[in-house]
Amino acid sequence: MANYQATLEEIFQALADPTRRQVLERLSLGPAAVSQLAEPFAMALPSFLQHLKVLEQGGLVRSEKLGRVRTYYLVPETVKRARTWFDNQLRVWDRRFDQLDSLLLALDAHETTNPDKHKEVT
Amino acid sequence: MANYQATLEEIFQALADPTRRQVLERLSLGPAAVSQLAEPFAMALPSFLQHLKVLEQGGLVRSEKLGRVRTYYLVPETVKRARTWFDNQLRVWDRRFDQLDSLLLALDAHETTNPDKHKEVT
DNA sequence: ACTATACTTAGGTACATGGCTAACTATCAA
DNA sequence: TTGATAGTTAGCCATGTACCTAAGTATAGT
Repeated sequence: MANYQATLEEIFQALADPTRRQVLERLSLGPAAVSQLAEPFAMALPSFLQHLKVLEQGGLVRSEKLGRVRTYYLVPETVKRARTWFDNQLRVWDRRFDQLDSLLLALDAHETTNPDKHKEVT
Repeated sequence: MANYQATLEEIFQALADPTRRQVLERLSLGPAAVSQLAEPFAMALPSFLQHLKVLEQGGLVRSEKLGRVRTYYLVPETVKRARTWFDNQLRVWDRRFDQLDSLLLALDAHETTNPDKHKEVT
């Protein structure tokens, strides 16, 4: 079951749900069994298991079963991989000499010929 | 339209879609107009606009309209806010003296009384 | 062997999401 | 003022997602 090279797609998809993020938050404290993980949530167990599957498919967690009990634990490498995406975006952004100038430049020739006409900020 | 305090929920929701992540990647290079942003994608413009709305609602981008042209730009503060979530998870994780020990501990007394019986790794 | 525990599987439902076309509005350029 | 350009709005449709209940399997405890 362990997904050792989940796609960014799978990872972000897994992170999109608040229940799953809470599970990750819990697991960052340390491993836990299914029923322990499920306890804070109101939903039925099968619904909850679905979330665990998505997390495991996204490579964010792994699990091991011993007897009746399945224990889940975090895979920090994958969490780091997700964080890297943000680092990259921000790094590229930081490299732009001056973002404000870029914006004004992008807003273009209008500024000079039609100063402030039709301006609408959202 | 600008969402100055988007919830983590809105942010992660916005990040879940590959089209939207690509838009962010483009915008990390600098501002761009709607049609420029839309150009790499096969979808119809109204479908694409929907994505821009989600990004703006998530506070990840903002826009300004001048004449007919609406220009979008990145809001790095929000990207940073998302990254912080990952930092937090990883920081908590790092603080655990020894995650491997935790796992073994979580797997519990069985190990000692029933060594390796029924073991199943997924 | 018998019951409780801890998941697991199967299948079904409601709503959210991401896509579409058609039709409209507001500039800009000639 | 007329046409082209750049978005925008409205409404529809297919699929995916997150939930549910019911029923099954595998261990553990008595």
